[in-house]
Amino acid sequence: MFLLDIRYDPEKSKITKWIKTDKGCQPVHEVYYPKIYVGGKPELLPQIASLPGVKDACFDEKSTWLGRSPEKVISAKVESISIYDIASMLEAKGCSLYNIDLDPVRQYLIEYNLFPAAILKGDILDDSQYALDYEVPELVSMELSVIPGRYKGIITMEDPIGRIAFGDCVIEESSEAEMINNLNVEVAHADPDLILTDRGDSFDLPYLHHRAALHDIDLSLGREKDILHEGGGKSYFSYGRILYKPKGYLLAGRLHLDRSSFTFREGGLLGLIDLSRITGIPLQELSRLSPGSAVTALQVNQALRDGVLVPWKRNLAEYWKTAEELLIADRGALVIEPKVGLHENAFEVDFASLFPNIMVNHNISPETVLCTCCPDSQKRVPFTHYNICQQHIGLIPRVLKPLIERRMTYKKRIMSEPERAEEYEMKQNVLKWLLVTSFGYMGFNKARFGRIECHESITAYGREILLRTIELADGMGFEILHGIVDSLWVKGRNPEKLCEIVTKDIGIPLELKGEFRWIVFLPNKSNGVGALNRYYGVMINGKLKVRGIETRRSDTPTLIRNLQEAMLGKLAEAKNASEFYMKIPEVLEVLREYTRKVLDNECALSDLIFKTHVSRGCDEYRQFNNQMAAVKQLKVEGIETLAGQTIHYIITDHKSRNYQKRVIIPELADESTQYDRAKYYEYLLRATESMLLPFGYTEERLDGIMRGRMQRSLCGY
DNA sequence: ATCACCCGGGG
DNA sequence: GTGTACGGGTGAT
Repeated sequence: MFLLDIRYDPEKSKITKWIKTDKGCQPVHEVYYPKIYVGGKPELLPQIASLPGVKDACFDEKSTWLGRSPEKVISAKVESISIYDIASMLEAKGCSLYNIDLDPVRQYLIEYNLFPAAILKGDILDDSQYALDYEVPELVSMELSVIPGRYKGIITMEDPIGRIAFGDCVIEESSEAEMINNLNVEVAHADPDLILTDRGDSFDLPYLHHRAALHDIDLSLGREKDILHEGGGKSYFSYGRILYKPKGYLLAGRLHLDRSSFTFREGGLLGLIDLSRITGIPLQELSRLSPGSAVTALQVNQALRDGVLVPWKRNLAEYWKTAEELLIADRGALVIEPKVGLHENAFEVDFASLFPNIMVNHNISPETVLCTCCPDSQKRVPFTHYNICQQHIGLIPRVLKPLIERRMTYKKRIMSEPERAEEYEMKQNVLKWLLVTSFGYMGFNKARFGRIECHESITAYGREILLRTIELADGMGFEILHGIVDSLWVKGRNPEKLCEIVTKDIGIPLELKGEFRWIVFLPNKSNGVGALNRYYGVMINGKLKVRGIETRRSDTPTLIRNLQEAMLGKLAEAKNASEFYMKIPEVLEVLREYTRKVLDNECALSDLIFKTHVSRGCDEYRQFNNQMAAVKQLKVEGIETLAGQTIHYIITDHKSRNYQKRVIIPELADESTQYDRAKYYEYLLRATESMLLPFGYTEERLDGIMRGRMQRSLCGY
């Protein structure tokens, strides 16, 4: 028996476990009241016990913060629906509140020692949560996609369905109502455990629901009526950028997974199941969360198991610092300015999971950095000299250590069990993302167990480690070409020896990441100094590594990407520096051919599309630019764009101040659409300059060369 | 010159 | 149910 999914209905305070057996998948219902904790006012126990919505209240002994001894608190079982009312009321009375905004499903799982995707024997767990080898039963999975019946113009929810593809069957009836009814029948008949979509949350499922509602049909994609949450998607701030998250369409008793979601893409189904088991987050929710949320879940789980309560609305102030201390502490990771230009026989060496390893090796956690129990600790953070606890191992290291080990084991198995390499690759890859985000979360002011001083301490150790590595490399006669955070590019002999020596010295594995036949570090276009993350090179296995230039950017039109890739393809044939220089005329020939195509109107409009995320709504733009013109055009077509959504446009007249003339939405373009040839030509030159600037080819010079080669056709541009 | 706006990670 | 900080590019004002 397999715990496929577990859901909670806050209205009825009801847990539903979906258990898959040989005979099918059945729900098991159970009433469950989550527990909240109230600190600071023990005399309120009788009053709390009699509150409406409170099912039971008693005294308990719990730690109210990491590293603190247990103290007397009130524990209350409450109806989920009234948690926030009760909490607000008690907060107003001066109580401290804990475990308020925890997911009831995860509380339940921890309380009953269960986890998603667990194997059960009757009511008893027959599995182990952190096991590396575990059984996953055969799951029936089917693809679903809904294709609207319109092929021109902008598609909206108001367009009727054209056809529905479900597994191998294509539903293409005369009437839309029939198609939807037919889908219901097919789903019930096939009875899959998983329904996979491509962006189903943003389009297929909301569209299907909308169309079904128009015909008064109950769409039943789940094994029971779906719980659909009200409201649309949300814009949120992440990675310094506004993103749009559509509302999730979760099914009951069946898993709707969007294969284009981040976690699914990175880990596939098996990676997702692995992560779901260890985090306790059910698969459907997990597939829609960022790795940061998974990290938080692991931390919260560990805290709860340790008897530590999770404060509500936590707001730990930063300790007071002098201006000078701030200056020292705020310095981020170490950076060595790259040596601009072409280099032969260069090596890239990287530390594996540098920051997580620092946290584990140096016991960095909110309760251990600047702990009050060891003010005279021998263990001091470099540069800032913060004291680190010598008595207890912090929450963060205790969460990360097993995670690092789990990933290492999977990485080893890729080699030792090649027949299952793909599976282990996915599993280790998902864990990699947890490790990567575990650092950033430290500096996030809303992270539950984050603390800015931890963030500073980690970067301080990082600087020290990279400096030490440079010192060792220098001592071994290596020339340092470039260094950033956890990577170093060096020139010299025997990089394996360097890795070995540094790994031994630092205690964190330094790995040889790439051996380059040649590599070009690019300058900052505005001041000519080495740009930190703009380079391209060819490794000895013939593979290209490219960073920072147009082809790596998601908003770049296919035309420009094709141009750079064609030019890189020519350069990749060069085995060394002198061959590289000999390839430059061929690169210019590529540019010439693209120039001719652009100017002769031969480009397909689909190759000219810019894709960009808008950071604000239509009326909030302060500048008249391409995005604004595109958003305005969409609005005229009746389509509202929310911050974080993606828009597409083709430049038709870049100098125009008229939003209808400046760009065009691809769906509105037709045979008569004329793209802005001069502007796209300029982009061709610029993308070439991006690659060849160290060799003296500026945009102007390239323009001159092109004009020399094609006198007539360039007239007027 | 300064401000506004967008992108970036790995295999 | 959400990493920051910042470097880099381009374009508007």
